Amino acid sequence: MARKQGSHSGTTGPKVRAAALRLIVRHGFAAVSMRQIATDVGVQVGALYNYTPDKQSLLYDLMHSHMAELLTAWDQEATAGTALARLERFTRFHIRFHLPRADQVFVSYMELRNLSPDNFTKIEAMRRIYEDALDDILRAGEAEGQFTIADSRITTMGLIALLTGVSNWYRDDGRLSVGEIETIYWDMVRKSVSA
Amino acid sequence: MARKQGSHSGTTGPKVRAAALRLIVRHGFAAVSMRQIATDVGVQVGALYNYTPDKQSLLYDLMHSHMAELLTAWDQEATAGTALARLERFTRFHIRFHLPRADQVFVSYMELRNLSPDNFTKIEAMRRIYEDALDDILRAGEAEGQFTIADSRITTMGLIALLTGVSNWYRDDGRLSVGEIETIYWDMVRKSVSA
DNA sequence: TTTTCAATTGAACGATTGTTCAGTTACAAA
DNA sequence: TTTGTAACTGAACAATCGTTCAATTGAAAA
Repeated sequence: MARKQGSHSGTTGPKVRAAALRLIVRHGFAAVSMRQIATDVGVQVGALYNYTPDKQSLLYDLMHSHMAELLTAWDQEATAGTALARLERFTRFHIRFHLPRADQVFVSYMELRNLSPDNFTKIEAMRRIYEDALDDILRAGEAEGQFTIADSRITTMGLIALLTGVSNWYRDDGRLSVGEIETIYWDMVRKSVSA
Repeated sequence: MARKQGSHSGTTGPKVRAAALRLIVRHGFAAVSMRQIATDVGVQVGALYNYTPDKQSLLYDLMHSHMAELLTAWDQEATAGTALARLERFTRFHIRFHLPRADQVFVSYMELRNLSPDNFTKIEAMRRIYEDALDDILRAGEAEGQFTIADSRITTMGLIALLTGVSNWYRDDGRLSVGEIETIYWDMVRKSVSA
């Protein structure tokens, strides 16, 4: 019996990606089998190959769509204003974007080693674009005389590590709202680059 | 032909751990087979089981010895002085300890999911002890009126993420010395908690 | 109603997995 | 020199891996 009620490519495709994401977060890419994903979706293994040419592409798709969403969302934030205003916008944007996407963030950072060399290069380039956006803001702040920064590249990497670390401890049912967390981190970021 | 020249438990044991660490960093725990490790060491698979009861224990040993070394090393740092002095000591210690141990740090953060529940609990408890050391310093600084901190627990997690992030980009042949990196990060840390 | 075909099944492929163990080797003790 | 034994080999085990594909199904098109 193939083609059960309500099983179309339009719904199975997203289900495969969702199941893969969830399982990879829990067990790691290499530890998750195609059969586990299929069971989670409710189909047989072979059916997965209607939605991905192979396991590697499944991982790449997850990471690529996450990075693409990130860059698109950031593009839609206004870039005008003082460096201080731009830095606050970046900080709040980063937290607001990443907090509801804990699984994607986790996979995008933890599974880089499991990308094929080609795929790794592509994802790394996208990450670099995002880092450069912050780097630009930091150097603008230095030029304005508002920031004191020893090394803008290192500060960029440091701030991104600081901000992305939120995903390590944030829980939906925690005691703080996203807005409160944004403000706490913005306070740290602002002071850390202050003149 | 068993027992080749120079092959004693005293030298093969460390070799197994070193090979496992290196391979796990590169490919991930689940993606590394016992046969790969054996080949890297220069023995057959079966010989590995003279040095570990199973694959899981091998991972746990790597992570446990890293955390044990970390806690021992931190214990030997003096804890006296003002909160500011203690925070500087923590910052520089963290960077100095972690930079030469990039592989251990990587595994200790990336492979937590692959620990059995029991082993995870043990490692997590050790990590918590280290986090609490920083938390204590931050709360002492608040009590002294030297630090302004919105939430000491969140600041603790943030600073550790900031500091540990060094391992993401540091290269031995980079343009900065460990001392210079320490100072740059200490600058950020100090300002981020300043009153 | 009949036809069409994307979606899915079920079975199979060779390769590889972690682990065990009887047998072999070479060093150290006697 | 003989003996004991820790270290290691080589082969085997059942289980599972990613991937392929002919056959089957059922909803949509004609």
